[in-house]
Amino acid sequence: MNKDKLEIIEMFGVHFEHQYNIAPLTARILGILIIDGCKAGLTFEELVIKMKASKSSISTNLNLLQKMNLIHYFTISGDRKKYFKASPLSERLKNYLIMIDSEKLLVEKLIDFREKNSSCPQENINLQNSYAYKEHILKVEELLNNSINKFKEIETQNQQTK
Amino acid sequence: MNKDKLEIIEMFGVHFEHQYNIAPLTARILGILIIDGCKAGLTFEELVIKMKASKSSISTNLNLLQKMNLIHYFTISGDRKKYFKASPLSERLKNYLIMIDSEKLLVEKLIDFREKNSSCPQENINLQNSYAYKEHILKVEELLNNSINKFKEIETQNQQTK
DNA sequence: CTGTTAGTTCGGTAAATAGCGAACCATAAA
DNA sequence: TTTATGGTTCGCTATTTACCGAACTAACAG
Repeated sequence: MNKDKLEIIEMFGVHFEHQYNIAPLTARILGILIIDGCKAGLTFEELVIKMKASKSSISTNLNLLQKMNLIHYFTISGDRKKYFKASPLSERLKNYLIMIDSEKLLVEKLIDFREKNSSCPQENINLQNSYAYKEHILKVEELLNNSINKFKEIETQNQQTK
Repeated sequence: MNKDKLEIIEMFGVHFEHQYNIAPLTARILGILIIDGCKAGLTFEELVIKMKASKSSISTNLNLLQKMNLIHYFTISGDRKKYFKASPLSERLKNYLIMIDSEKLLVEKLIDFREKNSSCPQENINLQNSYAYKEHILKVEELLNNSINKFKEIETQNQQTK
């Protein structure tokens, strides 16, 4: 692998570790699948070699990434190998929606709590803030949904021109 | 502490652990400061008792949260204690901006890489996707900035009516 | 100058986690 | 029926990390 690619995989790795709370190797696998796996997909064996990791680690991590819908594989008839690719952007972005949803739930709980227990004016200010925050979250959610739909369009378009 | 409050702190905790990659105790401290610390702020001592944690853990974690600009403290003259509060929403939201920035940098690197190495049409499709993704990020960034400014307004307004 | 309050720092330990190797399973080929 | 290929599972180890206790500092109080 050339230097540029290694550097970018490392950057992706660090980023994904934090973004998704995944282990270093998991993040690097995702990274290489985004960069390298885009054309033909990478096989299990290729990943073992490129990542310099054990079969067991590759296996476990590929399964984890699949569960998170960050990657997927396809097969070629007459070939037992699995070819792994990063999931399309539209799919990967859905993970943000999950986070946003959890955040929305949280603010709602908080609003509920503050409405019940608001005794002093200071707490009332916090309630105002929470309302404003919920509005913000809803906007982010909308933006995300729009982007996801847009990406889906681009993806199906590209499917057709293949 | 009543049951409702404990439950909500726990929910905040779980959420913040993932959101910011912080330890359980760190996340719970942030949680209680958002819920309980809004009026007068909580002292070091109160946190030691409420969290049932050691002085050392509280100290380290408070310092960490301060470095992340998630909390801050104020003092009262003639009183040596520090009163801790969660930072205002506008400040806390800036952490998302940092993440977005790191993501923007990443996509730019990726675009750069793809532009240099685009050999097959498949890779060109990925380049298209990357452009679209960058646009999405810019939109999120804009939305975040708008919200932050809006929260700042609300906050200064509330400061005045105090 | 001694004691107290408020908080920090440092070294250690228990628990969590990442990644490995070896044994294993399933399918296909010889 | 044996051998090869592609991948999984399980138990282990090395590393990381979270949190603690004890000793310490800084500032004030008596």
